[in-house]
Amino acid sequence: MPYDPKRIEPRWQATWREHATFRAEIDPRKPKYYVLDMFPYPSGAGLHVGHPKGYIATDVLARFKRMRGFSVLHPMGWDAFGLPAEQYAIETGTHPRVTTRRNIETFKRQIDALGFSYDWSREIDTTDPGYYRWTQWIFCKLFERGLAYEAEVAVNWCPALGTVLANEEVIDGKSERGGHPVVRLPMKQWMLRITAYADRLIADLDGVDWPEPIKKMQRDWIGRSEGAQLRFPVADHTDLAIEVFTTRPDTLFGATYMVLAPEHALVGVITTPAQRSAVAAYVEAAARRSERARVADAKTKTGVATGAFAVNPGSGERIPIWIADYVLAGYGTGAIMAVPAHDERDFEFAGQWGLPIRKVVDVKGQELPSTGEGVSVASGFISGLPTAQAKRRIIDWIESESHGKGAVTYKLRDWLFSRQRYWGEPFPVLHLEDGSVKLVGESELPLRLPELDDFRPVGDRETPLERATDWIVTTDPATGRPARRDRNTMPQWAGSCWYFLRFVDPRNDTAPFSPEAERYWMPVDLYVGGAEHAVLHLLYARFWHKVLYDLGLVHTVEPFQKLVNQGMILGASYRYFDDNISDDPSVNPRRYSFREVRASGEGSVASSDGRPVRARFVPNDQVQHSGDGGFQHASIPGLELEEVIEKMSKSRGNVVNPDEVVAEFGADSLRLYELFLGPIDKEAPWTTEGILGVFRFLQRSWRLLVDEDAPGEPARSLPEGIGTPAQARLLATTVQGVSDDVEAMRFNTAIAKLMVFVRDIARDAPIARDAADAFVRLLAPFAPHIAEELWERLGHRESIAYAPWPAADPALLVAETVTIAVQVNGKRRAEVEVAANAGDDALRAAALADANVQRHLEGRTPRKVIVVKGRLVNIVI
RNA sequence: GCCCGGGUGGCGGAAUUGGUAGACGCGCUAGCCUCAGGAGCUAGUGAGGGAAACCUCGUGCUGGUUCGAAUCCAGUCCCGGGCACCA
Repeated sequence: MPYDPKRIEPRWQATWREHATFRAEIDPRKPKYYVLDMFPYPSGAGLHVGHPKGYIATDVLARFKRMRGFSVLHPMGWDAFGLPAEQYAIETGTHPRVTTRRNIETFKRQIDALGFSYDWSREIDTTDPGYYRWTQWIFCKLFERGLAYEAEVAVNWCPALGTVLANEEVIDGKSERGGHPVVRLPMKQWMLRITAYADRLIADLDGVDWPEPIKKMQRDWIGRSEGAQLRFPVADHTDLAIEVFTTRPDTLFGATYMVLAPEHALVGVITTPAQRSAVAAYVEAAARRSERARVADAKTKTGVATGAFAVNPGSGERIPIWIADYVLAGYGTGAIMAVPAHDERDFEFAGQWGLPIRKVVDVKGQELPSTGEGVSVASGFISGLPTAQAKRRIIDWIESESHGKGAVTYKLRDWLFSRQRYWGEPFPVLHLEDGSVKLVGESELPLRLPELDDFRPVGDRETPLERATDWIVTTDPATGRPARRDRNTMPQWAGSCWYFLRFVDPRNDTAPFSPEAERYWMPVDLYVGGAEHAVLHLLYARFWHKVLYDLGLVHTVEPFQKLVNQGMILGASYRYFDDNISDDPSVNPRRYSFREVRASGEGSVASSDGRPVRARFVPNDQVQHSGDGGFQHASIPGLELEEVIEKMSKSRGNVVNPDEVVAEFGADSLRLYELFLGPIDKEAPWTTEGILGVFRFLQRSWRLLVDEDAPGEPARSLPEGIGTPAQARLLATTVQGVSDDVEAMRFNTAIAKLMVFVRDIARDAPIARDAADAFVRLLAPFAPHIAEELWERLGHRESIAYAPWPAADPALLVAETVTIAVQVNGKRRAEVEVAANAGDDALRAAALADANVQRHLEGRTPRKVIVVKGRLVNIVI
């Protein structure tokens, strides 16, 4: 029987399911290994081949660790609250619960077909009241500790999405999802005090094994800066002072003016009558100016003088107070002392408005503006001090003179935690008539979402939950007094902030998880997911985990010991351009190939007449090779197409559905191919031809052990033992190499080594039984279905899932002879075969004896001979 | 603008971290097998020269260090990602 994945794979998947092969058990006799994928949002579109790449990698590790004797926790679940299901509900009236359930079914079916070793008995769905009960419970803990509070804050309101967004979800004034415009509005919102953990979120990064760039992004996001807070008295206003934050208090004597953000509270108070109209106009213009426009011309710094003056507490000078939008209202105190000599922005601004520039730090080799460290000059009592000392001295002075104090500020803001949506966790709180807020009792959790049949927001800036009147209006069970429920829900991040903890004990209904399970399984040993979660999800989850640590509920400060970001799988799409910008179906568009088009501003234009054009993506079945290596349209003659390799997406028509790949080549081939493509953390393009290579490898592996033409024969009859010395050595190096590669997640080279084994093992003699046994075990983590099948055919009764991983005989890893390269003046001239333990003299002799080497020496005596044992000999003449 | 990655055959990628560049795979070429094959098997495949033995060149570019550089250093050019007036 030939290799037939369609017969093998469903059979073994069913066997694993029936025997609960992958159920994770707490086993104190075994070391544990917790390997986790970032759980997906089950979208309606289903999976494409890019999604499972990380899941394949973690599955290989999970299976490998099981065979190495670890008790492995490898779970999967669904991050199922979120906007798309709600949007779909608004459009169609289908309840998000229905959509969510359907999507989960599709995802689960697709994932299951790939033969992953998940413990499905631990499946989690964040929308399950049995789960979000504990999400609400954790919120209560946050509230009790003063880490959740309501505040009237200027929020990012997105009219198109009908909700507020966290700062992190807004990019260039547009929503991260969908790119809709966002406006700033004051609203009462739930906030989480993540800033209280800022220092620990930075410090504890040192202890985790994460990619350095990700750590750096988190540190930058938190944006800690040390310096001083300083008060500058406003001249002629005895009771007013402007608070500023600076990281360079040592430059105080060089502060020649001040700048307030246009939104600063003092602007209206201190502006002189003469400047009032100019200032008012500027403030209004700044408020209207979009984020994008402000960033776009960051080069020119606009501003206007208030007419007021402040007193520099260092020099005692009167310095003018300006307003300008290059000072951000939201950072520090919304005001700065401007030191044009030592800050590029202040330097530009001063140059533009003719403000004085005073050098107070001598920085070697730098002209003004010099922002580096140096030695203070013209700065009174700190003159002559190097920057670090000058900072300390002046902070001491500031504090003793009560001008301010040493201070630390962060870029990180408190986390805006409420959304004006339906499909999320309700807040477990009651709003009482006196304006106070109290938690609902723990016994009343979960506070379930009320049923609705209309999911649209009510009016402007209101929430869909407003429609559930008899849910909103309630009484406080403790006092019987009237109360209202919160009309907001939690953001999608909430459920993913702690799901990795629920997995350790997912059916517990008296606690979020038991201390025993947490102590055994946590922390996550390996966490794999996309780099797009580098900041948000990982920062939020770490924050919650630290709060739980402070509550004594978890025993490690960090949840994820090792983090790996898998690279994307890219798809090829093919495009041309046309001038039908408005997508009008009635016009007959003029078409252009990519050669007739150039980029211009936001879009593309035809090179010939400069008219705007739009890219059109062609379905793959309409793409033909055009002989010269290019591509052309199948049904529009002469239309040249451009190949674009990019992220798979529906709109590009470049998605590859794993179902089709599995149907044609099987799950084992898909798994092997995605790993074989290259390093796990790099992106790589998918090609349909490429998968043939790994499919052939599996066929060869099959034929190595199964005689296809012998019906009824489960496997070839193999000689006992380990085979010839050469075979034994090949096995040993393969075992060693594959083991090392898997441990280091170098899956591509591990597979290459398995291919070499299959190619060479039966070259001179049939493969021996022990070698076959070992090979199938090496193959098992990568291609588990074919491995189970072969394992059974080799006569084993138990699943290969827990068969012990083979060990390499160290004696066999040392080759008897080695091939040494011989160089003359650094150029390779020969290879000689010598005994592996040959000494330097023997190597030298062997090298000099070679005919080609002698030819290049041309009778000259070597000046120097460099011998590298086991590698090469270099003869220098 | 700043900060990270990364530039190796026609393509995806290897290279024990300073020691035979191109493992493995795709594609391509030739042969075998086959009624047939987008199947299978065998061999070849960086470029140029040469019947061959071999020779020259070759890891984005320009220099440098070294017996020896894809790997280290300096400069420079591209590509991808992140941040973007954070005081």
